[in-house]
Amino acid sequence: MAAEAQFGCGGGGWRKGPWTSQEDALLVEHVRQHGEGRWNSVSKLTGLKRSGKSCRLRWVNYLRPDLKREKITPQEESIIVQLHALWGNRWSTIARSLPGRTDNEIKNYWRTHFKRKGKPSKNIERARARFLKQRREMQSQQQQPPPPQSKEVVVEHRILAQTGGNDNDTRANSDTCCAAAAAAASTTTLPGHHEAAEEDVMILQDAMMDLMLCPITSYYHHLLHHHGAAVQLTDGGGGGSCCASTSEEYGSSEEDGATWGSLWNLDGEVDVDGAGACTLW
DNA sequence: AATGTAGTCAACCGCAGGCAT
DNA sequence: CATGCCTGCGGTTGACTACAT
Repeated sequence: MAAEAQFGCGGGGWRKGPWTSQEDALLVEHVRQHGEGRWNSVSKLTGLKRSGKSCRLRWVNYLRPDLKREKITPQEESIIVQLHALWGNRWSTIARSLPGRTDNEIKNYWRTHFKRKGKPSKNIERARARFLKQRREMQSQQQQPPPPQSKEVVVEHRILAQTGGNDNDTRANSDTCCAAAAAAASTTTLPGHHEAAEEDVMILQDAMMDLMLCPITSYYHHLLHHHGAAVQLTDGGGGGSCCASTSEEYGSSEEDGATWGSLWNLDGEVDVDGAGACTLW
């Protein structure tokens, strides 16, 4: 079947479907000459039978020279998970924290790796295994006399200690505590802050006081505030808790709640009852 | 080897916000 | 102020590929 027949022009006369290398070349040349933007003029100037939207999408998601072509690394995955807990489905916002990654890429990654219904995927199992391993390492280090350790580990230990990083701690509010645990217990590598400075230790100690009341938002707020990062943390709205403790605010659904449960209730101990209580390791 | 299923990714669609007129 | 256009965003779809049965 000819591509033109399958992906022929739409109602507006625009071609749809996969881009050809010729079309790519035309678009790249156009951007080289005129820069990004004014996408609707691309078809007039280049003869491309593509809508402005289609051109923009093709450029942003595929042709941009600064795009990373390799797979998303565990470090990036970690950032995605944490930022999603913070910002919800604001893919473009998350993408800005991951140079070379597009919102579409991150969205797809999230959907395929963390948003599956039913049984967890292999990827999610791998993520769990990785996290479990990380946790065990941290716990074993915690039990040993304090060896020279990285600042990041110090940070993690403090977080774990103060967020109830033991096997018997129970907290109310499943979403909040799970998300906070996710953010706090995993290696903290915020975009642009890949190494926890000594300052961060102090900041985090400070933040942990708030964390008991408002885990994830205060934690990130302190880190980001002290580093001058531009971030908006939405207040839960007059109703009391400053945390986006409900799934709505995180842009997540019940489904997401299940995802978080499966992701972070690594011992299978989350017991979300009507009151929303959950048990963390 | 054939078939079914799951995973991945590129692309489209509809909507909303910003801006110029 | 109202309107229309442009751009960007998030959700969804569909084709292709890899893997399992």
